[in-house]
Amino acid sequence: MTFEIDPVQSDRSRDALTAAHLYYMQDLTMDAIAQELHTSRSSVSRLLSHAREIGLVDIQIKSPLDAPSHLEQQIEARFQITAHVVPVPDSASDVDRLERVALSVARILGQYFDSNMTMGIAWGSTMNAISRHVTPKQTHNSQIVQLNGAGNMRTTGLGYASEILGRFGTAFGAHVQQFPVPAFFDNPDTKQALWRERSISRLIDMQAIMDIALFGLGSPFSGVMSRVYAGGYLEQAEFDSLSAAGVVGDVATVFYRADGSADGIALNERSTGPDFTVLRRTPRRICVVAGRSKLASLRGALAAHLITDLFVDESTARALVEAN
Amino acid sequence: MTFEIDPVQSDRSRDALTAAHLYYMQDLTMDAIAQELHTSRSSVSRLLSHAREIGLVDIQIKSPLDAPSHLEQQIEARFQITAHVVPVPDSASDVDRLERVALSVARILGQYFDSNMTMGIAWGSTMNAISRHVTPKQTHNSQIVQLNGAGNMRTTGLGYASEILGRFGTAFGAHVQQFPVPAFFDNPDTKQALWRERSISRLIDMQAIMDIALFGLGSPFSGVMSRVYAGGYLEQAEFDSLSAAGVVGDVATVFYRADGSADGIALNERSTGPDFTVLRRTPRRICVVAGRSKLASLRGALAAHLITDLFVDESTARALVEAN
DNA sequence: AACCGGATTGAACATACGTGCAAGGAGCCG
DNA sequence: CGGCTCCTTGCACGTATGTTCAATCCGGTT
Repeated sequence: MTFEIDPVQSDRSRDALTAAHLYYMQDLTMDAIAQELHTSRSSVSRLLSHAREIGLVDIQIKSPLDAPSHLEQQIEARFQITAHVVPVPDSASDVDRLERVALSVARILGQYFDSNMTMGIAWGSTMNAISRHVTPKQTHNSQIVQLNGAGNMRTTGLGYASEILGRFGTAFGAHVQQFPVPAFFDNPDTKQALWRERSISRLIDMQAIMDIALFGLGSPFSGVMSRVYAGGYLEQAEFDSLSAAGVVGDVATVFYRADGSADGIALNERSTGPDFTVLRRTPRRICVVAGRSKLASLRGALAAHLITDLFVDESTARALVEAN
Repeated sequence: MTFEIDPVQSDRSRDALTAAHLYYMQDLTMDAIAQELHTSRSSVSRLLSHAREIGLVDIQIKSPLDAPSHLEQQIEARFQITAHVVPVPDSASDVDRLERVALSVARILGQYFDSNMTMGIAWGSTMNAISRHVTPKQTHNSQIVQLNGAGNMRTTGLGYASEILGRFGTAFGAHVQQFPVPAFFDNPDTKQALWRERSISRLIDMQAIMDIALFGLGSPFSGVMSRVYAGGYLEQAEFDSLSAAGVVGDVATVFYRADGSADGIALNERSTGPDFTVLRRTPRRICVVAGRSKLASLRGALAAHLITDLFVDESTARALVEAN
């Protein structure tokens, strides 16, 4: 059985490419394009949508280099990272905020990820939002690796996490490596044992050499509970112990304090997320934050040097640099 | 006297940047953006136009790598160059053809030209058309060099050529080096003498080290006369001598035959355009051709290996590969 | 051949967008 | 201060684009 390119699909995409040329490079109207392609204007509209969807059209916004917003400059100077402040009106709800930051990230991600790369991806509401909008870009020999398990008392989490991962994988034409373990083990020994299994250690090894990590932040003790705390991953007792340990947030279900430290936090021993010492070896660590409720968590993650590239909504960014 | 950035201009561009983000990255409608920026929808429309004009927005069409059009593949295989076939319906007039090819080139040129580069530019109807559409891109320490003089019996040609050059210079923020000589000297000795002048040799030296050359083709003996033949640059006798010598075209007023040879063409001794042996040292030599009347000229230029990157309209491309 | 989804198409409708125009505002000079 | 020009703004209009819907086409099945 040979695999042939679906001629219809190919036809469609070739037309989409032509249409894109005519529309974006030659400024023809859709009407004019319709005539050249011997079809209706509405079909051209659809062709162009298709072209954008499959990533034939790439739209970039280029800051004139000298004009990263004042906020971005401040953040970069203070924390030694690259900052992208997403403009969102102060009146926007947290849901809007997340959606809009996620959309921006989704659009720009292709500029970071390329062929022969490995990208580690977490799960959670932030990652979910991003995944629903990733702009496709064809890559070869690239990998998407799940950063931490998603199973809990109720489900294996495979559906949810794999949906997210899958969307990234499809968009980039990358292999997807699932991580079929719970978010937290009940017993640290189980983790140790499993980590020695070749099927699992293979994955851990991939995490160790990934080029990009992409993650949101958990913020256990602020208004909006992130999925980890609402989804049945943690018992009340565990939650309390985090509180007692002074935890302010987590990255891929690994917890940290306000000063960035993570030592002696018991739950981390049972977490399946990458140890921070490992994570910090990843050259590019992209963190996506939306909403002021994650401010404390963000400060902690910055203190822990978990972030090299930050995407954040405008008002959270402002809060970050204002109150010291 | 200090130069300060015009605060109004800066305001405007900052808003344009924000608007571009909101429009292209977050898919807001102009109405929504107007609200966020506290202005009217029409102003947003204008802001976005402005943003595109000054090159804040960069739209690229990416062939899925595996799908350069059949024509492009054929041309690339046969002539060992990179080909860009611009889709133009067969019914289009030659003027349309030129306009549309030029627009495509103008849009894509920024991908080739960058900071610290030197680009040589010819003049003529093709270059004129391109210049009217170049998409701005900020570069530093870059140079635009005029390839050949534009003076003739009637004018110094400075106005015409410098207008073209100037548009490129402005778009890229590059220094423009004019070439204040006629297209052809009456006497070869004058050329030799002038070439030894430091003011001129400086320019010749720059041509020798340019990174990109951008030019159209002249086609003396086909339907549409290119500017060189219509604009009073050549006497009838000179024209006849070209015909007798078997000339099929020129690049920057340097002539060649169908087989690509240029030896013994008397007029070349008096031409101010770069010698082909010099031109061929330029790493990237972009040729723009629109209209089948230039086919013979194109064949000659290809035979002479003057081209590394070709932009051509579809039907001319088809003709190029068809009739052998 | 008849039948049945599912996908694709163009017409019609609903939005969104670009632009001419008149009104208003900021600078400049008399 | 008035008068002038030049630039910017929002409105209103016409055009361009997105989307719904009914009709049609297509491939597979009975």
